[in-house]
Amino acid sequence: MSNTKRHLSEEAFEMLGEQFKAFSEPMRLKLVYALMDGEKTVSELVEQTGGLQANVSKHLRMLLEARIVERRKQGLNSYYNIANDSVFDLCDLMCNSIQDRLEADLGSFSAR
Amino acid sequence: MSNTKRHLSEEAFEMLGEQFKAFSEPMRLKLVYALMDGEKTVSELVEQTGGLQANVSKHLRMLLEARIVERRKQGLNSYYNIANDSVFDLCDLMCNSIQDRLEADLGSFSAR
DNA sequence: GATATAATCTACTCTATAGTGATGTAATTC
DNA sequence: GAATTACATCACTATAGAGTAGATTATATC
Repeated sequence: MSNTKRHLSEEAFEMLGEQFKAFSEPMRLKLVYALMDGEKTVSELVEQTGGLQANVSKHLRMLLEARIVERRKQGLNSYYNIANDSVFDLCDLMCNSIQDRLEADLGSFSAR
Repeated sequence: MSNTKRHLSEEAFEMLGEQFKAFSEPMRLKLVYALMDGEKTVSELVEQTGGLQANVSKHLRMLLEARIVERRKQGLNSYYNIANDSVFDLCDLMCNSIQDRLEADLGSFSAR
């Protein structure tokens, strides 16, 4: 990766913040992770996340507005899917970062 | 990147969410970006972000607790710095994602 | 057309946190 | 040791959003 520092405007910082915020709730992360297997209906997501249907629907709406997921309606059902592959990289990067830190913390307690 | 789906516990989703949340405020992002040049004092950060000292201090504390930045105290000053290089990759990835989307949106309006 | 089902929307409560001005604290200078 | 400087914290207000229950809309089935 380049890692050159960008010049960001006020609006850019706000867009960035909103995008990060979309990933900041456990329920929304659960939904994103559930969708990593592929397209699913709201009912399936309700079942897999263990959330209430209204709540799941609300979070899906937020994810849709943040364009993290996309929606396809067919008959009675709404099918949701990950909108962009960068979501995979993003979650992977963040998970690795946390994991590295936890491992480093653990290392402080055991002789190396 | 691997992109294999992880199995995450409830606690893992909460940790992930908290980490993302730390990046979800424009002021905190401004601070992170200001620190990309290297270590800075609170006064410098106040000046460069245009925020009030109390607010900057509060956000720095949140970033410190989220372990996104680290602090070094010397004399009257507190010097803050980026704690982990993955921050660079993370911000870069998110910026690119947003930029790609904006370019795609723009493309919808101009013939290709 | 009546009924059932899937999803969304609305209204509400509750909690978290952003921003702000005043105050507190610790190191430094005189 | 009094004043100054740099930063942190407190007290307060305003706002955002998470969760929930119930109403509403749209589609399908009889």
